[in-house]
Amino acid sequence: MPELPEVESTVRYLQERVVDRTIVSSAVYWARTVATHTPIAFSGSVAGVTIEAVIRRGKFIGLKLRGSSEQYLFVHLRMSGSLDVIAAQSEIATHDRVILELNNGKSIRFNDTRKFGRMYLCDSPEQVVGNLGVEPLSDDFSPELLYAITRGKKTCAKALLLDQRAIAGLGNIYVDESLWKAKIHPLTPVAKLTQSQCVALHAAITSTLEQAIALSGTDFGDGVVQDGMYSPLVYARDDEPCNRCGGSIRKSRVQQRGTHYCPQCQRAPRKSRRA
DNA sequence: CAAACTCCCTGTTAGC
DNA sequence: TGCTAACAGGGAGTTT
Repeated sequence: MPELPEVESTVRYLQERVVDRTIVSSAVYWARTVATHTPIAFSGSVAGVTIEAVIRRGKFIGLKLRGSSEQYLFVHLRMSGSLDVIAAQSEIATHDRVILELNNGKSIRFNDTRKFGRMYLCDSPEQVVGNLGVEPLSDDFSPELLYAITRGKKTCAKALLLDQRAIAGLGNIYVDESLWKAKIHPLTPVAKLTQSQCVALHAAITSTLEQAIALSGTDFGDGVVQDGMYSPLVYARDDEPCNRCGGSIRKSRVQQRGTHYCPQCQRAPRKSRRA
């Protein structure tokens, strides 16, 4: 499940391999993967364009393209997507959805088992990433900003951190990890978070992401391990002892998402419902 | 308007 | 053991 750290790793991987390369042809094997175009229109539009740069915004990977005009090809890996650069003559893999052939004998393979991943070809970045919130690893993201974001909202901590319009790039795993580090219960109403809690949460988010990036992503035991592996402290560790207090980690559902936390370290808000 | 729910997908796992 | 049903989940779209 790629989140910001895994996406960042992919961006760095691509930067070393596809910048200044030209797309000579493409093939779309699952039409819905390309959200903005029909397969034919897409293939016609990307043929002949050169990849000027690879950027990341939240969990989106952006290829800046230069052809007859400037365009962007954004890729969202969602649950199971991955991008690899391999020899153009390599066989098509089982779950390859889109292949972009480059002018150096290589090709970009967008492989996506669950078909949730998407590509968006557009004229300006705003069309795809315009509604995203602050980049959590940018200088703009501060404890003060986090505190400000929490004011006047009626959602709980977990829901806010999952909301890409608030902070861009966190997913279910790193949200659970960050809340545990900050000792904040997932159901805590964000309007009740104190300034000091926001300081702790800010530090938890940035340190968790930086740590995971340094390790090139997270190992989920699904065989899709990258270079290193970040070992979750609470995620998918229900019924295991908490690394901090020894309490038993609990799994519940918040926002329809599996949610892992330590009931001892992360005290429940007073009038909480089931957790 | 903001919050909550539905749906898209397939590999894996729980349960009978 | 073999089968089916439940589960996992990001975000677009829809409903409340």
